[in-house]
Order: sequence, then structure tokens, then C-alpha cells
Amino acid sequence: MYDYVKGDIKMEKRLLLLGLLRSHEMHGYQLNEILKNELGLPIKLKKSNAYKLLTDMENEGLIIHHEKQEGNRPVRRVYSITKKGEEAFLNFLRKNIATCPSPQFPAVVGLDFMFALSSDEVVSLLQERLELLNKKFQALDALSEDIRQSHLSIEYHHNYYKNEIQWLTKIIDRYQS
Amino acid sequence: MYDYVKGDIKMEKRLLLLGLLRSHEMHGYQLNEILKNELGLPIKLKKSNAYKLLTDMENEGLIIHHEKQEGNRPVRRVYSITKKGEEAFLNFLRKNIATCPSPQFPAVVGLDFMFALSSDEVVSLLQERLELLNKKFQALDALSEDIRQSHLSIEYHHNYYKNEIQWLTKIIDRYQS
DNA sequence: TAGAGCATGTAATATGTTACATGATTCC
DNA sequence: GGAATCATGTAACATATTACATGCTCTA
Repeated sequence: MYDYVKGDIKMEKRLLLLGLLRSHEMHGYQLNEILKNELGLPIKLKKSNAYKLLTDMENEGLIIHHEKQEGNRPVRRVYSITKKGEEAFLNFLRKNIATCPSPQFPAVVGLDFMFALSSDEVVSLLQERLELLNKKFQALDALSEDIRQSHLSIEYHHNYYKNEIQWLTKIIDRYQS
Repeated sequence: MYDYVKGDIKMEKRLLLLGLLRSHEMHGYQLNEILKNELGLPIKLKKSNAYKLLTDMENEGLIIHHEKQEGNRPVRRVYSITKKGEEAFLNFLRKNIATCPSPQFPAVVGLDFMFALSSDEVVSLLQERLELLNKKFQALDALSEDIRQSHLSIEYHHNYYKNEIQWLTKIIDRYQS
């Protein structure tokens, strides 16, 4: 029933939600506030999808909720992880760690067709790309060493962008000569 | 009409098909033979999706086909790129090259929750992951320097896995002490 | 003669996003 | 008084994959 050998990404989104609920019980809105914060989050998970996964996981018995109201605020569904959910979490986690990621890179195809453009244009397009990469890197680089070391996924991205920048710089150099 | 600012991946799949058709006119089966060959291909594009994109692009006037039959073989639809398709190709290409890729990495979330397992188990899971990475790297590394330099997307992947292995090795070391 | 390959495609399913709906509260 | 925030969710759409359907030919 929890055998997500293929649907790695769906499993991973569940893993993320379970992992967050494991430290604190939370309601959907609270989770989504965390998930909104692009930077520092390992993967993308949008609001409506998060709500759906929460109800799915509750139907599967991985989490439960109780309703809570503070003042006249809208009623919240405060979710917490069950024993079954904790087991699922550990299994997802083991699979996730032992998996060799084969990411979907966007913007790789173009690399094979650069000969179709003049090398001047290619260089300026690649430089545009490099600038965007630099911005992303700097945002991650601005975070403290502490945060990066405690959130390994951030360090992972930090390292990824560093490498990406190095590689692209090399390619631009090669293309210019 | 061809403004795929958001749907980058769909654009990229079209870019790939257009780029292939640009060098030789081809029929769907032939294209799919190329697309089947995981290794060395920048992105994944499955058969049924490829056929669909071909008919879509023909409806948009980017490509056209004529039917061809050799002997008693099934009729082939041989596609070639139109003038409009060539323009679209160049626009897709420019966008693609100047784009900063923000890939969806699978298997990153687990990195943030490793503390939930014993460090012995984490190390052995990470080593399992490292072995899988090594296999992928070696497959790419076995290709000749020539092929890698002429297919930049392959060199890109080659470099990616190299970096991935270095990083993971560092993390395992850190975890062991 | 059975199974693999050639060639095209549809249907069903999975997954995820955007936009929309609701209604109260707080802040300016 | 109007916009932004709180809180949850549904509906419609976009995208892509798996499995299925068809029917011929070549090879073992």
C-alpha cells in the first residue's frame, strides 16, 4: 500500500509533510506558509496539492486531525502524525536516502543545438543564464553556515549552483575562443 | 501563440523534436527509437507523448508530414520542419539557452531528516546511493571525449554526476566522524 | 508458427497547477 | 470602507505515463 517505487516525487512530498508534522502538529495553512518559502525548501509543493495530500494521508491513516478554533478565526484542522504514519515516514525516508536521484533538468536540450545560432549570440545568451544562476547562488550563499549544515538540502542546492556556475563559466570560455 | 514562458518543459520537448527534425526529416517510429536511448538524451520523452506533440505541432503549422510506404511495411508519416517551425525552433532555443534551470531534484528531502535514523544506517544507505551514482557516472564516462564535446548535454550530465559523487563522498565522511 | 519488430495511435490513469469560491478578521 | 491575511477547499485544466489496440512482416 505504501510502495511508491515508481512515484518517487509523490512519495517525497508525503515524506516532507510527514517530516514536518513529526516535529510539530500543524494545520494546513501553517504548513503552506512554510511551503511558500521557496528558498531553503527542498521541493515544490503547492497549496492545493498539499491540502489534497493531507486528506489522502488521513484516509490512509498516516495522520489525524482535530479541529481547533481561536477566537473568531476560521476553524483550523490541526494534523498530527500517527504510529502508522511514523512507520511510513521511516520507510519513505530509507528509500529516499538510498535513491540515486535522476533529476529532470530543464534547459539542457538547447545546449545540443547551440550551433544553430551565431557564437556571439550564444555567448550573450549564456551570460544571461550565468547572471540568473549567480543570483540564485548568492541568495543561498547569504544564509549562515549553521543553517546550511543543519539543512543538508540547502547545502545540496548551494553546492549544485556553485558547480553549475563553474561549469557554465568554462563553457562560455570555450565558446569564446 | 508560442509563448511558453511557464511551460518550460513542454517547450523543451518541442525544441528537442524540432531540433531532430531540423537535421533530417523523420517518421515517428524513427524519432522514438532515438528517444528510447536513455543514455545521452537530455530529457525524457515517451512514445505516446512524442506522437501527440507531433500531431499538435503539425496543427500549429510547425511541421508537416507526407506518407511513405516501403514494400509492404506499415505506412510511415515522414515529418519535416516548416519555415514557421524553424522560426519557432530558434525562439525556443534562445529562451532555452538563456534560462536558468531550477531542476526538480528527487531524493533531496530525505537529507533533511537523516537525524531520524541511526548514523550507522544513514551511512549504509548513503553508500548504497553512492554506488548507484557511480554506475550512472561510469556509463557516461565510458563515452568518448569526442561525443561528450559535441553533445554538450552529455557533458553536462557527466559533470553533474561527477560533482554529485564528490559531494556525497564528503557528506558520508562528515557523517562517519 | 510463434514471437519480436515495425508503425501508429487511443484510453485510462496519475499528477500537479491555476483559478475560483467562501467568509470572517485585521490593518490602513 | 477596502485590501490583505487567515483558512479551507473544489473545479477545471495541463501535462505525461502506462497500458491497450491494431495489423503487418520478418526471423528463428
